[in-house]
Amino acid sequence: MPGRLSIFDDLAFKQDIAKKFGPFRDTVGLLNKRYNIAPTLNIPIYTNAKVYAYAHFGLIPSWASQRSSMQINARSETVFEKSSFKEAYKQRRCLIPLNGYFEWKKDAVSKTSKAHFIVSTSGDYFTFAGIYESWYDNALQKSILTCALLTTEPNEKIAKLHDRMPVILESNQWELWLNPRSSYSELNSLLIALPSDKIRYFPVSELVNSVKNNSIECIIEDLEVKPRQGTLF
DNA sequence: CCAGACGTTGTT
DNA sequence: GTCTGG
DNA sequence: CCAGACGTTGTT
DNA sequence: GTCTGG
Repeated sequence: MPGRLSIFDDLAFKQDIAKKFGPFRDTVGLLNKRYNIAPTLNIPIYTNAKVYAYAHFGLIPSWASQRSSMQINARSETVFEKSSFKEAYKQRRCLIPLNGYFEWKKDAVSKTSKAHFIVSTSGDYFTFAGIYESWYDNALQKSILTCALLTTEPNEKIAKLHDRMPVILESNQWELWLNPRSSYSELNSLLIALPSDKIRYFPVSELVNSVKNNSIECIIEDLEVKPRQGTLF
């Protein structure tokens, strides 16, 4: 379950968007770099209305009264038919630029979870397929954007880590994904795993476990091998 | 008809 | 808001 | 996703 | 063990 994200450089994405779709409204501006993004925090999204804006990570249906009814992931196999997602899927699709995301793999022996950072093999950013909603926040007395990312069956490489993975789009698929006239069958053809050779992952520090940590240490490869007890001499 | 749910993942 | 279950 | 809380009453 | 918050 992609439940922890990272974005610290969106310049290439913004250039690519402008090149492909022309001018857009940018309410993000200078990106707030975040190496460790948990649900409920804001992530930038580019919407089918040509707006680049922050959205609450965790989609809250417009009719929901509580923030806690948010969903961070939507299964691509059923997103078109679920009451919480179907309207957003039909009318409000977006791109979510990210530099990477995290998965935790549980060790059967130690029973502890180890974090891994997943990035593009090319060193480029990822673009996740997302859906978004507007939700009235009573505390703030205003509407906010909320979003969720779509998941699918993992490719061979990610399957070693997890049994789901986010839908990651390539730039030649963006237009079809955002176009309001795209048919369900056209959209469906996009909701598949990115090939294994375009993605890689490595273990990272346990610092990322706590949402309070947001330093670059969260995404640096952790090569430290834990010494086994009783092996000193 | 009204009431109540509406979701995913991992783990058991 | 919209669907499902009773 | 993981970490951290998990409760009540009366008083300030 | 399970829920909530970030």
